[in-house]
Amino acid sequence: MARQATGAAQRVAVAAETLRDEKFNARRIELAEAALETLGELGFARTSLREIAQNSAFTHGVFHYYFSDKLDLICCCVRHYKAKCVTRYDEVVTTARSRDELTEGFLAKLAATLENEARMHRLWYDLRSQAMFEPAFRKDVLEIDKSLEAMIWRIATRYAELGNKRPASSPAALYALFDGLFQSALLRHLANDEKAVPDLLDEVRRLLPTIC
Amino acid sequence: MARQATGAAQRVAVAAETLRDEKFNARRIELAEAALETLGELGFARTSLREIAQNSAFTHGVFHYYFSDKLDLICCCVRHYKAKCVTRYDEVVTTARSRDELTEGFLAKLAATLENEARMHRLWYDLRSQAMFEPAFRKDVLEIDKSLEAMIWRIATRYAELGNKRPASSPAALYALFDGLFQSALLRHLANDEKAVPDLLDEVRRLLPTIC
DNA sequence: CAGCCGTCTTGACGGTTGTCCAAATTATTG
DNA sequence: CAATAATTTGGACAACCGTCAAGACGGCTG
Repeated sequence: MARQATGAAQRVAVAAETLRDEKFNARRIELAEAALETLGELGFARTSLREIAQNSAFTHGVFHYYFSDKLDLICCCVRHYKAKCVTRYDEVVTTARSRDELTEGFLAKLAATLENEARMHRLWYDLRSQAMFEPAFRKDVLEIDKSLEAMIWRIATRYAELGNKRPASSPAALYALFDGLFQSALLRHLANDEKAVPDLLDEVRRLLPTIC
Repeated sequence: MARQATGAAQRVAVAAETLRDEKFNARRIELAEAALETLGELGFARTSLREIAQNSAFTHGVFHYYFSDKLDLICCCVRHYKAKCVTRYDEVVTTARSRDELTEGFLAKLAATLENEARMHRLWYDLRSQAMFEPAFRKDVLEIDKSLEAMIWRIATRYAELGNKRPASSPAALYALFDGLFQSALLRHLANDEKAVPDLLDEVRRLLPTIC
């Protein structure tokens, strides 16, 4: 409104405020990251704010200072989680110079994240299921799902491109396929099925050429 | 052990015991069915035994008479749920005399169950996610998953048979694909996306011929 | 230094949870 | 019918939950 009349003092004040906001937001992310630790360990149903606090360097009161609500905290967790996983395969996609290179790079990342970040993945599936009950989660979850679909689609189109072809199915179907396979492999892996990872890799290796 | 020496009285006693056991088990299933009602409404995380009891004709004490534990109750729910859903498409599979008939019958059932039994389906996805955290659920969940995979496989092989072909992919990949598509459609449907069901049907209709 | 402000701690609150149990009720047996 | 067992009830219990608020802490400004 009165922006043109803003004096130097006011400009300084505004700058200070945005700095505070940034600091505030950075702290929120710190707390969300700590919360993700416990959420990945226990799952949504069994995780309380006190447990989150105890497994972190913070006290349970801080969480209510930075988040209006438990849902608010978990929504922030979900949003933060998104940024971490959507670019997982991008480096492989941009650097691979052949179909084989892309396949092997993709499979390596796939196996690594399934084994090393299993807790985060199961949390994602947990929260996506929660979104079916809790409307507050839906927007973020649907958004992440779209991002993951796009991520898979980038891999598929690049793979097709390297073979001078075009993907044979829709982005939605392709994502559904990979997501379903990954979800199943994750469950088996968590159940100590040692064939879970190799079976997934075999399946994907066989599938890629038939799809593009 | 001493079965050959069993007298008439003992045989009667044994019969009475098995009768009691059957009655006991029938009651368990009654209770599990009542519990499924509330679980489908609220999800695993938010469902308490008292809530289950309040939404049913039973008191909360009865549940502890028939189940040792909350997990015991929910395991029984999951097992009972299995029987209800695994045969959903079997009639269509056995009666269809052409590919079109099978396709349309399958799609009709798919749309109907997605719209009318959405709460049970979201509960299934919820509990499958829970199995990634709670070892007690894993055995039953993996078993149900296998049954559902077999169910999809029966549809696919019949569809292929009616076209004198053979399914082009593995049972696991096929199940992953349909499960992923269904899960995504369910979430969108619950988020009041009116295109969720038609989009799913379009996708499946397009997919079936390319797979078999 | 005094005062203020953002940050954080701590303890308390009402309500809910799973579990247990003694008593009441119903069914079954002798 | 009496008595014994099976079933059901509903309240008590400790533990835990999310939320809140009063106050402590520490840095910054005037």
